[in-house]
Amino acid sequence: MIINKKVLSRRNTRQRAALLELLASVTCHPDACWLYGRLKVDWPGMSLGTVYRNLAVLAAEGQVRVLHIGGAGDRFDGDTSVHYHVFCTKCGAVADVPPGLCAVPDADSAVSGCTGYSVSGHSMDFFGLCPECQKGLESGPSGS
Amino acid sequence: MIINKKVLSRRNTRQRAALLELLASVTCHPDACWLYGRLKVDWPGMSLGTVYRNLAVLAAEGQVRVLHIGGAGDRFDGDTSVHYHVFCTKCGAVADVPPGLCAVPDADSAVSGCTGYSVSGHSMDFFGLCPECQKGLESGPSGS
DNA sequence: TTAATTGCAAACGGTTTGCCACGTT
DNA sequence: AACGTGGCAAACCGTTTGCAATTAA
Repeated sequence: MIINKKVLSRRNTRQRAALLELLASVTCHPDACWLYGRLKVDWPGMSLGTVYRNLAVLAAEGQVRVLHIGGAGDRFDGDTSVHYHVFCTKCGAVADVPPGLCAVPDADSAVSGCTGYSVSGHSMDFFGLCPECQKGLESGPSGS
Repeated sequence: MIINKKVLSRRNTRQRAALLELLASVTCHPDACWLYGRLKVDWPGMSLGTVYRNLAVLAAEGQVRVLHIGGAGDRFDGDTSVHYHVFCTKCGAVADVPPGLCAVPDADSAVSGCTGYSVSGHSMDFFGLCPECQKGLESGPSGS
C-alpha cells in the first residue's frame, strides 16, 4: 500500500462510502481481498483496483489505518484512534490491544531527540498465538 | 519473507556465511536486493534466490531480524538484540532507537493477559523524517 | 554417499496502473 | 462541461519455488 498524500479535490462516490462503512462496521482488520469480496456482494461491478485506490485515498486522509504485517498482504483498520495490535503468527488473526495499556508517554519526542528524526508517530505490534491457535497447536501453517 | 521454522539439519555454506557476515558489518538495515548486489561483487555466481533462502533460514534461527516496513520490500537487521526502529517515510531510511529508550516493561505479559493471546514478543516502529529529508522538504517521493 | 544447498528461471501473489467510459460536481 | 473516479486487464515487483547440478558433512 503506497500512500500518495496529494488529494486535490474529492468526490463522494458510492463505492468509497460503501468501503468506509464496511471498514467501520468490522473489527477483524481485513485485507483488501476480503473487503473486495464483501463489497462485491452488494456491488457486483466492484473491482479490486477500486478497493485499493480508495483504501489509499482513505489512508492518506487518515480515515483508515494500514497495518503492515509481513508475509502477507496489508491489513486495514477503520478505527483510527491510537491503539496497538496483536498478531497471531500462526493464522494471521489481528486483535486490538485495549487503549491505555502499554502507553508510552513522550516516546515520540524522546526518539526524536536522540535520533535526529522528526518523529510523527509510532506503532507497536505484539505477536504470538491467538486463543484459537493455542488450542490446536498440532496443526496450522507453522507446523507442529 | 515467509519464515519456515523447520530446520532439520544445517550446512555452513560459504554463501550463508558471507551473507551473515555482511549483515553484521552493516548498520543500514538493507533489503534483499541490496544484499544481493553487495554479495555478487565477491560471489559472481550468487543468486537472489539464495539470498532470500538464507535470509529465511537465518531469520528462523534468530540470527537476523526482519523489519516489515510496508510500501516496499522487507528490511533485514543483523543486530538481534532488543531494540526499536525509526523509519523515514520519505526516503525509506531506517535507524536504530538506542536501547533503553522507550522500554516498556511487562508489556508482553500485560497484552497477553488482556487479549488472550500468548504473546512472545513485540516490535515498536517510529516514523517520521530523517535528518536528510528534513533539510530538503521540497523534493522527494512524498512531494511538497 | 547423501541430502542440504545452490543457481537459474519461471511462477506467484499482492498491488499498481493505463485506458477509456462514467458519474459527481 | 470538466475532471475525479470506476471497471477492467495488463503490468509490476518483491518473493517463492521446481529442478538439476553442487557441495558440505
